[in-house]
This record gives sequence, structure tokens and C-alpha cells, in this order.
Amino acid sequence: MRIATWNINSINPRLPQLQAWLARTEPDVVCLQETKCPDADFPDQAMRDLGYECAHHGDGRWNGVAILSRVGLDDVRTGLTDQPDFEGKSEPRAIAATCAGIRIWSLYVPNGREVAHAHYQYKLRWLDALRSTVLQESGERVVLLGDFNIAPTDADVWDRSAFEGATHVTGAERAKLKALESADLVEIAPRPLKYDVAFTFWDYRQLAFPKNRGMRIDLAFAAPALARNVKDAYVDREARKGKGTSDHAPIVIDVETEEQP
DNA sequence: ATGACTTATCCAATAAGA
Repeated sequence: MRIATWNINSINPRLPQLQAWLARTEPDVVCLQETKCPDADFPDQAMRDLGYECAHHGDGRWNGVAILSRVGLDDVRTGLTDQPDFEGKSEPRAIAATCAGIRIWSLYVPNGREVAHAHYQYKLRWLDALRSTVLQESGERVVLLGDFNIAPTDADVWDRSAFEGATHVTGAERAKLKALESADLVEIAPRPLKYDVAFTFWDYRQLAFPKNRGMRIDLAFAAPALARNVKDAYVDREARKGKGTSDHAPIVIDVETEEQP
């Protein structure tokens, strides 16, 4: 089974790129983040035309997460247990579904903005709620995929000195990732197609992509039994090339499963 | 080559991304 995750940075203007990528990559399940549209504007029909059922959780201009599947899409749930609000509102940043017997989460962790900002505390609380929710569901066949907005180590940013005092690299954020590992999840480490580190994000500005000034902030965690059966995982940086692309690249994971396919 | 931000929204200036 081929599972992928991609922060698409607005699904509707990205539809041609997404369709072409689906056709050439042929994933069975795709987690999307930052769809940036209400449910009514999600391109269900275009996805169905390519053989994918869709579950989307979005409310407008910001955020928005989805799961596409061509191997079944059951027991959809949106949001986390005791998910914290931001400025009094619950944001669409988490959706889960069971696809071919695997519990799959598509996640868009809050950015945090600045360490002194309320958004940063919101990010840390949100990650606590994520861990609790996964522990509650307590499945042996769970995978968390998405934009975690955290670089797990200093090697996961293009220049550590450029991130002094910034979010995405703090000990507190990284401790939340470690806490996921203590909830019996292991990270799936994708290989890069080029260079040493499998960056997943490059800013649109200042030639960041051609200069490879990237960050590895899109991540995948799986239950150990599933992680052991991962046959390959890579970041598809080819999808970041050219005009009209997302500023994130997809992660593609091939896992051998007992069930079909 | 990979090319100097991009998006949705009270349509145009703004907030947000990381």
C-alpha cells in the first residue's frame, strides 16, 4: 500500500498539479493539508474521477485537511479529543479515517508564529491533545502524517543559525515529538531524492528551492508493527519544481500490509 | 536548471505562512 502526505497550500489553484501527481505516483491514500477551502469548494468530483473517495474538514480561508483513498474510507472523524481553540475557535487541522485496515491521520499542526506569541502555546497544547487522542484510539495499525511545523533536529533546517529564537526548532516543540514516540509511535524516515536531508518545505522567496534552503517539517509516525513493514519512503522534491506548485513537497511511503492491496 | 512569494478575501490591501 502506498500512502502519501502533502501540504498542498490551497487545493483549488493546485488542482492541475495534484491531478498530474496522483496519476504518476498512484498512491492508495493521500493526506492533504492547507486545502484552504470550505467543504463546499472541495473538488470531490475531480478526485472521484481519479478513483479517490474524499473526506475533507475545512471551513474557509485557512487550514483545512483531507484524506483521499482508493482503498476504502471508513470511520471518518474530524478534530482531536479536547482539541484547544485559538481565539475562541476550533480550527480544522485534524481528520482521521480507516483505509484498508489502517487508521490514518492527516494533520496540520499550528505554526506557532513566534515563541512569545499565543499561537506558540496553542501549538504546544494542540500537540498534547494529539498525543492524548492517539493514545485513546490505541490502535496497533495507526499512522500520523502531515505538516508538523517542527524540525526534529538541527540538521533538519538548512542553516541552524538562521533559526535562532524562532519557532519550529525549540526544545519544547521537539519534546512534543518525543512524547509521540513515548506513545508507541516511531518516525518513518524518508530518503531524499537529492542532497543529504529530505527537506519538505522551501520558502517561495529568495530562491530558497534552487539554493536548497529548506526545512524538514512534514513528518510521518507509525505504530511499530507498521513501521517495520515500510519498504520505502521518500520526499518527492520533483513536485516542488516549476511554477504553480505548493511550497511543500509530498512524502511517499510504501508499506507492506496483510490486507489488500 | 530550480529563477527572485503566494493565497483567499467584503477586489484590494491584508493576514498568514515558516
